Parts: sequence; structure tokens; C-alpha cells
Amino acid sequence: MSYQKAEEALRKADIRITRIRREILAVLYELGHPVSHGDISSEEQLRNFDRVTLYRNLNLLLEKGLVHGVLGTDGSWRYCAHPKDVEGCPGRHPHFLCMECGRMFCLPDQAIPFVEVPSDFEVAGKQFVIYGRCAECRNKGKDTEK
Amino acid sequence: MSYQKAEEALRKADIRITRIRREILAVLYELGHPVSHGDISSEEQLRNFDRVTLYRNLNLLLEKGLVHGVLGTDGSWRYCAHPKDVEGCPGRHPHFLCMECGRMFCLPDQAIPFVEVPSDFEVAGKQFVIYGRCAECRNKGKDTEK
DNA sequence: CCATCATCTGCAACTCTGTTGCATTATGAT
DNA sequence: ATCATAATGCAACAGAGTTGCAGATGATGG
Ligand SMILES: [Mn+2]
Ligand SMILES: [Mn+2]
Ligand SMILES: [Zn+2]
Ligand SMILES: [Zn+2]
Repeated sequence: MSYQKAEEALRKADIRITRIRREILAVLYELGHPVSHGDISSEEQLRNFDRVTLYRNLNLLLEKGLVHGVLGTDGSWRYCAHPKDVEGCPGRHPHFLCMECGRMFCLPDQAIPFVEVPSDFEVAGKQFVIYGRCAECRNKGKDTEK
Repeated sequence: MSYQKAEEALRKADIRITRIRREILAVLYELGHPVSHGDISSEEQLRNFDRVTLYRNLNLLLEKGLVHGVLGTDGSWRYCAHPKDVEGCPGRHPHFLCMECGRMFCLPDQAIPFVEVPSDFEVAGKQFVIYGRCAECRNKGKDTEK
């Protein structure tokens, strides 16, 4: 079960262990791909928590680096955590967003490429989102396409 | 003046020439870096148009490829057009967002790097945003930094 | 140069994502 | 078990962007 991993991560990050935090991390570990606030809140285990509390905890987990966040080109954030990322989950890889089903996929095998910025600029982070249609949605389309 | 360029581009894209469209394009051509709806709407020449009309026209110009859009990690879109991009302005380059002043900069000298996606996915586009602090904001900070 | 009709504009209302303030409740250290 | 501190729930708010519709505007053909 992912609860062990979740508690371990929370302890390591030195933040209080509460039910919602355990559940959020467990859900993200199981799913393994970035999901929106809405997706998370409709998971069985999280359905009864207040949406604000969910937002606040997602932000906390982001700050503490237990979760990484990706802003989709649809304008909403996805949250993702991989249990294997021992030292937090920096998410330094590109992501793919399917604009038909709204699912987001990590492309973890390649690092976000280096890009030159003016030398007097200070880089805090990067987001690389590729958007289009996922395999599943392409297949569904094939019947209907004229 | 950029009005010539603007009208030319509108004619080429085969959309009606209206005052707001001419003004939007002229403003974007002059500024030459991505700006938000809010920035545009507070430009002298555009201050008296309705914000909805501005949104609708920005979307039209995006669709027609006369303008490129970049979603900042602050969650709002910036719009940009370079007059030299004769065949529309695809914006296929990374952008830098200063999280202090909110300004966005094109990094036009480098293409958005190629990234492998699963072969059965269909790529429609990419967004590569680097965020941090611009040179100007770093300098301003130096006085105040303890 | 005017009539016509498609298109564009302005206004009001709305949606969606995310945030803030505050009173109440749970957590964990003692 | 006690208590201070931190987390939660609820209501209200904020900002970006969209939709529906009535009335104005611009391209076109006579
Ligand atoms: Mn990821
Ligand atoms: Mn650009
Ligand atoms: Zn899909
Ligand atoms: Zn700046």
C-alpha cells in the first residue's frame, strides 16, 4: 500500500501527518500521472474533504517538494508524485497534455532540455508542455472520422 | 508605422479589417514581447474597447496564426506578434516569465527543442516557459536585500 | 452612393479555478 | 489528559475567460 510511503514522505518533509495528506499522496502515488484538483477531489477517499482544504494541502505539498505541479494549456494545474522520487518529486521532465480527454502524461525519460537565457536573468524553474491527442483518443476518433 | 503591416497581415489572413484588430496588431508589433489581455486593454489606443471584444479578437488572431499565445505559470495568457514573421507568428521558441514584474520575454534565437513522445500520440503544439527574475528586477532587489 | 446582410461590437450574466478570513476542531508535544 | 499550535470547513471573494443576445458596422453588388 502507498500509505507507508506517504507517511514516510510526510515525516521526512517534517510536516504533520493528517488524513487528507496521507490520502492525497497515496492517490498520487497510485495514479502516477498528473491529475487536476477536480480529479483528485472526486476520488473515493477524498470526496468528503473541503475543496479549499484540498487546495491548501496541494500547495503545501508543492512547497515542500513532495509533489510537482504542471500548468496545462487548458489553464488548470495538475499535480503529480512518483514514490520512487526519494528526495521529493521535482518533475524536471516534459509533460504531454491530451486536449481531448484532458489527461496529462509525464515524459520522465528525458530531462527538460537546457535553454540559454540572458546571463543576467535568474532561473527559478521551467515548464515544458506538449499538447495534442493521446493514443486512446486517436483510436476512438477513427470510427467517427469521415 | 505598424498600421500598414497590420492591415497587410489582416488582408493576407482574409479577415475583416476593423479598428480594434488594426490597433491590437499595431500594439503587439510595437511592443514585440508577449503581453496579457490586461496590458493590451490599458494601452491608450485600446482603452475604450470592451474587454470581451478584445478577448474575441485575440482568439481570432490566434486561430488565424497572426499572433502567438503563451500561458504563463501565473495562469494568464500573453499574446505576441512580430511583424517580421511574414507567414504568421508561430512562436515556436521558449519564453521567459519574470515572476516579480510579470513581464514575459521571447527567447527567439533558439527553437523549442525536440522531445520524443510516444509514437502513437499526435502533437499539436508545445509550450516552453522558463520562469524566474529578469535582470531589471534583480537589480532593483539589490538595494533592499539585507 | 446606397441597400443589404453577414459579421462585429458592447453589455450583462455566467463559469471555472483558485484564494482569503475567520471560527471551529484536530494534532502531537508535554 | 492538557494545551498551544496548526489544520479544517464554510462563506465570501477575486481574476481570467466565455456565452447569449440585441444593436452597430463594414464589405459588397447594384
Ligand atoms: Mn511529471
Ligand atoms: Mn514569442
Ligand atoms: Zn486523450
Ligand atoms: Zn522582472
